[in-house]
Amino acid sequence: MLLGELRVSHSGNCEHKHYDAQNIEIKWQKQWAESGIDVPSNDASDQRANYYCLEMFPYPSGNLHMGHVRNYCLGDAVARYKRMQGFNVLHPIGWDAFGLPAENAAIKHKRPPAEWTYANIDQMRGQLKRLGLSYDWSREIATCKPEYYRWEQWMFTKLMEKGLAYQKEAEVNWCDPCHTVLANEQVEDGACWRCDTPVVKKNLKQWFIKITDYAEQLLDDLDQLSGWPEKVVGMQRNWIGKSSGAEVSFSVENSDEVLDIFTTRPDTLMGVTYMAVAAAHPLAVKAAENNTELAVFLKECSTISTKEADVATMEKKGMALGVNAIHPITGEAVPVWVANFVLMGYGTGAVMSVPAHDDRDYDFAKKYNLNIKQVITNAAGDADVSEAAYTDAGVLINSGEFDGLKSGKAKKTITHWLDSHDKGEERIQYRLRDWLVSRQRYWGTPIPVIHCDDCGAVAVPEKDLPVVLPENLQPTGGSSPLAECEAFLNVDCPQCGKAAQREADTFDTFMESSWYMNRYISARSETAMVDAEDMQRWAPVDQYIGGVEHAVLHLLYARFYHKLMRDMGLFDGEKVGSEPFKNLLTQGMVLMDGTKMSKSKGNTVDPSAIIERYGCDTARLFTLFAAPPEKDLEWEDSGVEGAHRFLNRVWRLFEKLNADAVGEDGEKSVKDLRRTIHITIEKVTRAFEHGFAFNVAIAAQMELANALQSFDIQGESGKAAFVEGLQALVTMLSPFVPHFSCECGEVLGFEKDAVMMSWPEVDAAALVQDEIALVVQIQGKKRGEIMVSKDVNQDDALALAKADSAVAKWLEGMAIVKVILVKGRLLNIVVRPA
RNA sequence: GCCCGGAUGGUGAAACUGGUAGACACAAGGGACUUAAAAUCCCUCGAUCAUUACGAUCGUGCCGGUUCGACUCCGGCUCCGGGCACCA
Repeated sequence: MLLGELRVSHSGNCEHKHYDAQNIEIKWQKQWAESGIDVPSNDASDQRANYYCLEMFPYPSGNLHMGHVRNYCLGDAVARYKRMQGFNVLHPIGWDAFGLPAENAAIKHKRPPAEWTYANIDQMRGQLKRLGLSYDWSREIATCKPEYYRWEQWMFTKLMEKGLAYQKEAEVNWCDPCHTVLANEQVEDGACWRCDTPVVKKNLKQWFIKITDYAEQLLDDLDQLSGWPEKVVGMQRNWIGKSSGAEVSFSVENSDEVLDIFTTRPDTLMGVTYMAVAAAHPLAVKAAENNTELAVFLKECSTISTKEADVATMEKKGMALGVNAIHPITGEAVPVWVANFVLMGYGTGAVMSVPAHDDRDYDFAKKYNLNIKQVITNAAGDADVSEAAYTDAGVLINSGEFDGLKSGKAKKTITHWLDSHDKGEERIQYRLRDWLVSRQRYWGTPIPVIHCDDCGAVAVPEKDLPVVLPENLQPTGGSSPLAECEAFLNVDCPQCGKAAQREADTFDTFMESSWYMNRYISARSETAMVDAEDMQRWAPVDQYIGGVEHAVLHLLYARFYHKLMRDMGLFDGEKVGSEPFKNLLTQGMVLMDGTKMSKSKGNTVDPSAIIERYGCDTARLFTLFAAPPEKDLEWEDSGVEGAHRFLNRVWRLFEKLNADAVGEDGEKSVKDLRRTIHITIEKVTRAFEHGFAFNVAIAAQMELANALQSFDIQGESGKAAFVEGLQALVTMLSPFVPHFSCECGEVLGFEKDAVMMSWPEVDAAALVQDEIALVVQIQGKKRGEIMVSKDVNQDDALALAKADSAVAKWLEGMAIVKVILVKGRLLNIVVRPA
């Protein structure tokens, strides 16, 4: 062993019961920054496999909070482990720097949001560095910089060319306090996701991106995401909300108009007894023109739907329009009603009502005394609709030529009938709507469009990009200062040269965060959004880590954007793949007293205070040890103390090196210790490979530390085994507590910094034991333990078990029925009274 | 209503493909060292019964099943958390 070279410089001050976290950490952070060990090689000749580890980038809100700390410590542990495993690791960081809080702060402090943002970035960068996170800072990006958002603008103009970005007047969600529109995804329970104010419906001209064109792909490709939590995949599937059915055209009696509806149950078409349309439906609006009672009702509907938070419990109300629709098959006239539960924004804003087979239609029909016609029955033919709707699939009755068909078959047959008579067709309907990307805000990426009276909305030509956001404007609340900034707004039309106006809206900040993972790969490119070769080398992200709160919003948009970039030819989709994140880890929240830490509740812990008191290694160790990564973590001061105690205990293990290697070799104990060492390597490695169970990995290392502590060093071989154990421990601790490990590694005379060492390998020979303790069970209950050779056969084991007094007394008066030997584990004896 | 999770000591949790339930920690209690404290070290720590030892019985939300053997698999529930929802 390398005992000869071992310089135990540590020994001189062994009265130091505590290690000096502050000095050690600063020392190593300086050293790492100088040696550039966190910068991956971008050299094609590098033989190592590449690995891209990414954590969700922070919004520069001012200070790091514990949620950040947890997120970044998890990512750092992964990145460091992979490096030690021999991967060439890309681990970048940056700032999601546009957004509303900067504007709010600007109003409060009467300084432009840029100042606040850049100051916060500086502050938080310092905090991240103090945590000793192994980022490649040379790739740092801030989304509010023109060199970043110019590519987003470029992309948007390309999407306009392709018809994937468009402007339209639409009923949108408006938040008054935030003074802007919101995407559907940003409305939670009818309220703004940021300020929790109920949103108002407004008709406004806005920019959209056609995410619905990608609905099917976004859904299909979910199957590729086996490395994602099922929960997140399910949430996305739910959000996209695919339903298959048919679109059916009803004609309107005494009119040229057509009433189109979507249904998932064309098999119940023959049971239609009335129609229901939304209050905003053209047919309803027209009918109300000379019906004041109806007009009043429509108005009531439009106000209620936005005010009422709990829409689901709202009373179902309706009113007849006095108009009839003609059934496409029977030609019968059925009344058209307006109903407050029909949504204008989904499907066609109209539904066919089959009260016999739909709960909601049933209630409505009962309330307003409308006909109920049963057209489906069960296998036994006795389904009853006198008390409630029969909503299951079944067999058709009262359906003329379709009688006797089963629901599944009937759906196809009826849809086909409609199609061939030009009265309908098969149809897939998604819940997902197009992504509303314009915001009436200042602190965001300017939308690269110029409005010309003659040419309309013209995309800013590539040569004129970026459209730079003036950073010196002062928001005062109310509308965006950009909308009043003449110097920004007044330009010539790029097409005709006439005086024109720039678009004053900016992009939703989710635009920036939708492609940053790919930008890191070519972070400094001035010639392209991403470099195709670099993309091939690094994308997709191997491991993405962040909060589950982004399960729909950010993760859906990023998946979408990746596909857009692929289809734009920015990289080879065959080689890079269609999904941006291969594996996803959604970490739990950091709680205090059972609730999420938040300033308003006053239950926060300042990371800087913890670092100052214990050092960042302790903070890192605690956040990783206290709970499995995906679970919520309850902050416990005593737990932090415990983590710190552990590090000091390891520190003190070095005192044992000072003892001279005297006495006889203890062959048995050396073998046992070496076995423990290699079992630990096995356990820790498995924990890393198996869902990043860092809590388990650390527990195993604590066990090893305990074994080393109680190990009685005897003889040269004893000392060698002890040193081997220390080396393994220090090496394996380094992804968690890198500074501490490096310092310990130096004491141990490592040839490299501990964080650059190779991950230890299991010595299979050390695991082998000649004698094992075999558990003896009677009827599956543990009754004793016997020492046997590792290869013991069943007969010998049974003989030894019978000879064991603890076991023997359970065998008295019993006949052995069956014996099961599980090699290396146990012997189970099945008996019955003799 | 639909879709996902989850339920193990006082607490956070562990248990790889069914094989010694509670590793590792926190808290608590006791002890050693100390003039004292801090720090450190040692012991106890699922429940019940028993005891001079040895021990025994029960125990992973509830009920049932499969198995030599179930925290783990199957069927049926209960409760808790998360997501979606007058979605046609």
